[in-house]
Amino acid sequence: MISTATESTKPKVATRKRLIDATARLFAEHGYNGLTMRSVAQEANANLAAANYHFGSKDALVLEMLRERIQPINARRMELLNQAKSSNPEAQLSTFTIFHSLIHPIGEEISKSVKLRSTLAQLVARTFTEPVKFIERMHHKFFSQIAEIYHRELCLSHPQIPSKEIHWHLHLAVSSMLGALAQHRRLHDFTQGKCEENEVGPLIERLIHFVTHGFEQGIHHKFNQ
Amino acid sequence: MISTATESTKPKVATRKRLIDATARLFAEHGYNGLTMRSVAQEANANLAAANYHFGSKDALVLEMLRERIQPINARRMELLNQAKSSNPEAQLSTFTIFHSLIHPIGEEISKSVKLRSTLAQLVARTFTEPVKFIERMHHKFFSQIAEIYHRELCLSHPQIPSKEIHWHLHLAVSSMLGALAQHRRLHDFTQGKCEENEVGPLIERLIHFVTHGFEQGIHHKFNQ
DNA sequence: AGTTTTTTCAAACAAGCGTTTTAATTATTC
DNA sequence: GAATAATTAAAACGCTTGTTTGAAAAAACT
Repeated sequence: MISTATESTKPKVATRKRLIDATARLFAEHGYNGLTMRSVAQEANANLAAANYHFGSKDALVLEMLRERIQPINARRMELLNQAKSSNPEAQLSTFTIFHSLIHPIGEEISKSVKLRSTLAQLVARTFTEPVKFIERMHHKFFSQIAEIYHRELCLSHPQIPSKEIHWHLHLAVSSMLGALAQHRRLHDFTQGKCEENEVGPLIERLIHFVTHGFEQGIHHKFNQ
Repeated sequence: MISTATESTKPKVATRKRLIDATARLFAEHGYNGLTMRSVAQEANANLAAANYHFGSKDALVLEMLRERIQPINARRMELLNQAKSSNPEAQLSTFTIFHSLIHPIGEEISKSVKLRSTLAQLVARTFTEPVKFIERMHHKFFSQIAEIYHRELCLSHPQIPSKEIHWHLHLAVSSMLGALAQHRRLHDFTQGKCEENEVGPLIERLIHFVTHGFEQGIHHKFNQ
C-alpha cells in the first residue's frame, strides 16, 4: 500500500519526499528541460526508476512538487487577507495591506529557504517563464483564482478607478514581485557586492512599498488614452 | 567568401539571417534547452548542418542572435540618456527621464516585434531566467555596464540618498521592467480578456510611471534598519 | 511462521540530441 | 569557360533522454 498507518514509522519511507525535494532544487536551478530523471535520482540518492514508480512520469513529478510548494503560500495569503478584512469588516483595506498580504507570505517562505540554502525564489520565478504547456496550465490553475480575488479587493479599495486600470496596475505589481524574486539571486552581482543575497527581509519590505507606491501613484496618473 | 559585394544580390544569401530569426523565435518560445538545431533548421527552411556551418555550434548561434537583438536597444538607451544630459548640461536628470531612457527603447522594439507577430519581450525576459552558464556570462557582459551607468546617474540625481539604497531600488525597478516584459504575453489571460496583448504602448507608459513612483517614494521611505 | 504487497535495483529500450563527415551543388574569380 | 571557393545536402556518429522491464529485496499482513 501507499503510506499506510502512522506514516512516521521509519526513515525509509522518505524516498518520495527525497524525490520531491531533489526535484524542487533541480527545477529551480536548471528549469524543466534541464531537469533529468537521472539527476533527480542521483540528487535524491534513489534509483532511476524510483521517480517513475512513485509518480508515473516526469510531468507528474514536477507538477506534484509545484503543488506542494505553492499551495501553502496561497493559503497563507488568503489567511492574511481574511484576517485583515475581519478585523475591520466595514472599512476598505489599504493598498499596503493588500499587497502586504500578497507578497509577505512568499517572502517568509523565501527567508526560510535561504537559511536552508534552498532556492524557492528561483523556483517560483521559473514557473512563470517555463514554456512547457502543462506548467502553463498549472500556473493558470493556481494563480488565476488568486489574481481575481486581489483584483476584486483592489477595486473595492479604489471605487473611483476603472476596473481596467486596476487590472493593468495589478499586472505591473505582480510582475514586479515576480521579477524581483526571479532576479533576487543576481542582487549580489548586480550591485557589485554592495547588497547581499541573504538580506531577504529588507528587500521584501522595500518591494512591498515599491509596488504599493507604484500602484497608487500609477492609477491616479492621467494617461492620455 | 562570406557575403561579398553588395549583399543584396539575391534572396539566397539570406540563409544566415533566416537562421538567426528562427533562433530568436524558438529561443523566446522554448528556451535554450527547448531549442534544437533541428527545429532551427526546419523553422529557417535550412539544412541541419547549416547552422553549424555558419556559426560553429549551438552556443555560438544563440549568443550571436542575442548580441544582434540586444545591442541596438542598449545603444538607443545611451543615445537617449546622453541626449537628455546634453540638452541641459548643468541640471540633474529627473527620475522619470532616467527610467524613460531605460524602458522606452525596449518598449519601442517590442511594439515593432508585436506588429510582426514576433516575441522580443519573451526573448529578453528569457535571457534573465535561463540557467545556462554562458548565457549568464553574456548577460553580465551586456547588462552590468548599463546597470553601473544608471546607478551613477541616479546617485547624481539623488545625492542625499545612500548608494546602497539606490542599488536596492534600481534593482527593484529593473526587476519590475523585466517581470512586466516576461509576463506581458500573459496580460490577456491574467486580466480575463480585459486587456489586450497588442496594447504595448499604454502598458510601457504605465510601467515607466510605475517604477518612477515606486523608486522615488521607496528611497524616501524610512526603513527600520 | 508463510504469503502477499510494496518498493528497490540493474539493465535495456527507442527516440532525440549536437556535431561531424563526405559528397554534391552553387557562386565567385581568373 | 575553367578553376577555385563557398554553401548546401544527406547520412551517420556517439551520447543523453524518459520510460519500461523483470527479478531481487523489504515490508506488511493474516
